[in-house]
Amino acid sequence: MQIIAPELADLAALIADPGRAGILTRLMDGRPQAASELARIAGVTPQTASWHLARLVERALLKVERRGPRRLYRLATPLVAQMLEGMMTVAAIDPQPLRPAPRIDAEMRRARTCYDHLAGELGVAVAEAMRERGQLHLDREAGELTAAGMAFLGDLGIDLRSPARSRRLLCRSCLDWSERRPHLAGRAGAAIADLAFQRDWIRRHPQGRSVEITAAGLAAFRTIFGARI
Amino acid sequence: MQIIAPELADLAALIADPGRAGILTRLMDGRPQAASELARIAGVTPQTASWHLARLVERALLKVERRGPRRLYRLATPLVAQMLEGMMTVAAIDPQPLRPAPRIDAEMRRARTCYDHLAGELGVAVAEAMRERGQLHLDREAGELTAAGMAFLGDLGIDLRSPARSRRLLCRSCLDWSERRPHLAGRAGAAIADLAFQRDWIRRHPQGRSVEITAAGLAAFRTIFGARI
DNA sequence: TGAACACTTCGACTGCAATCGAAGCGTTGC
DNA sequence: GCAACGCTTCGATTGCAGTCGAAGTGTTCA
Repeated sequence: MQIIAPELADLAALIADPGRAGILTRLMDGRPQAASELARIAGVTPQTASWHLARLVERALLKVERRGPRRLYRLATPLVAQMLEGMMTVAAIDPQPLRPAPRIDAEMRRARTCYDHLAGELGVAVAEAMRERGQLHLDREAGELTAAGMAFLGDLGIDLRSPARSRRLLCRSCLDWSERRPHLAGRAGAAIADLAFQRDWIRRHPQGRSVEITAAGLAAFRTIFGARI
Repeated sequence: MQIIAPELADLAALIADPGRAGILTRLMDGRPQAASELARIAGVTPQTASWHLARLVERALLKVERRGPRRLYRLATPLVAQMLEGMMTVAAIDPQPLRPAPRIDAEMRRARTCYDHLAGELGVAVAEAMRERGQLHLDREAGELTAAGMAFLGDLGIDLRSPARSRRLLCRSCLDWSERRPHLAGRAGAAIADLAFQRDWIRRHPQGRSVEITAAGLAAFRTIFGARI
């Protein structure tokens, strides 16, 4: 057996508890959360949640920060979010057509953040629209911003030139687990999400990772991006 | 709690057993394996392995194919390999400097296949060399083959033009869990691995995912690619 | 047809991980 | 300095996942 396998099993065991999985999923938007809120999400008592959180910190999936009497938890690195996204992509696969497919929360499916970029129907629609307009090449494995795409984002006030490297490296393809089609991640994806928050096109749901598309946002995504949403 | 969380926990529980983790790791090179071989790898009796394999097939992580009296198991989709690679990247993170870092099998670390492309020191060295020669842009998030890279691979007899799409989509960055630096994946990565097998630069280890670099291979990777290995 | 082989199913046993009540610790604010 | 609050630690209980021996199924080959 490969020596890495026990480490892999250990890591998986950490995610294998529904409470901890819920906590990790909740933290995927990158914002820190207090222990009590995470206990509520996991559906356990504070002392049980505390035990779960201690294990997650110990294995360096989370980091914790004291803020007064509270302790705020967040994902230790973006790598963890990326890993979870990959797992969700597989978890969302219909195990067998017999069983009903995993039900997905309607709001999450509509629009959410995936650490720092847009996901769900909104994320996929934006990526799809940019692709159709020749601003983006995108498939399941990779993504590339074209010159037209750079110019388009530039017009919106997004400057991706620094540090100036390949335009390809700005952009990563991320397979959306709810839509099962790629959306736009990487620096370009993060910049678009930032812009959308700044211009109040989307608002974070007070609890949870889903975001609400404002009326102005709906119009903007349709007219500016040409997204069918 | 998000509705996807229980599905995520279920999936993780499937990987959380050291035996199953070993089986999955073993199958990451894409080649099918018989149940008895997988039982040996998992370090359990055939009946226990059979039970593990049934669970993995039921949840659609593996698919099985009868070949005479044997049953050959393989990963159900490349998505599963990609997910495991992502998990290993996180699993290989030093949980805390106190504990010794996960020991990694020396052969695996040297050179292995990651589903369809090269990984380990060899994979990283090849990617690094191509990057230095301006044949490739690569970072943790994305990768892009340059015109020079296309020409270089073309001279080696690798034709990536069909189906002609963006040169970007040929190429994916994959963070190497043992080296913690990116190596080359995607269609370009797979083509290079294929070529290396064809020309007998590398040979599969009869058991396990590690590959052996032949003397001719070492010379070829050094002179043709300029890899420091 | 029957022997050899690969694998699976069944049933019973075992150990560990998750849980919560109770109690303890640390910070804040009056 | 003490009360209130958020969180953690400790200890005891519980249930389920993993294990293997024994027996069963299915395939191949002579």
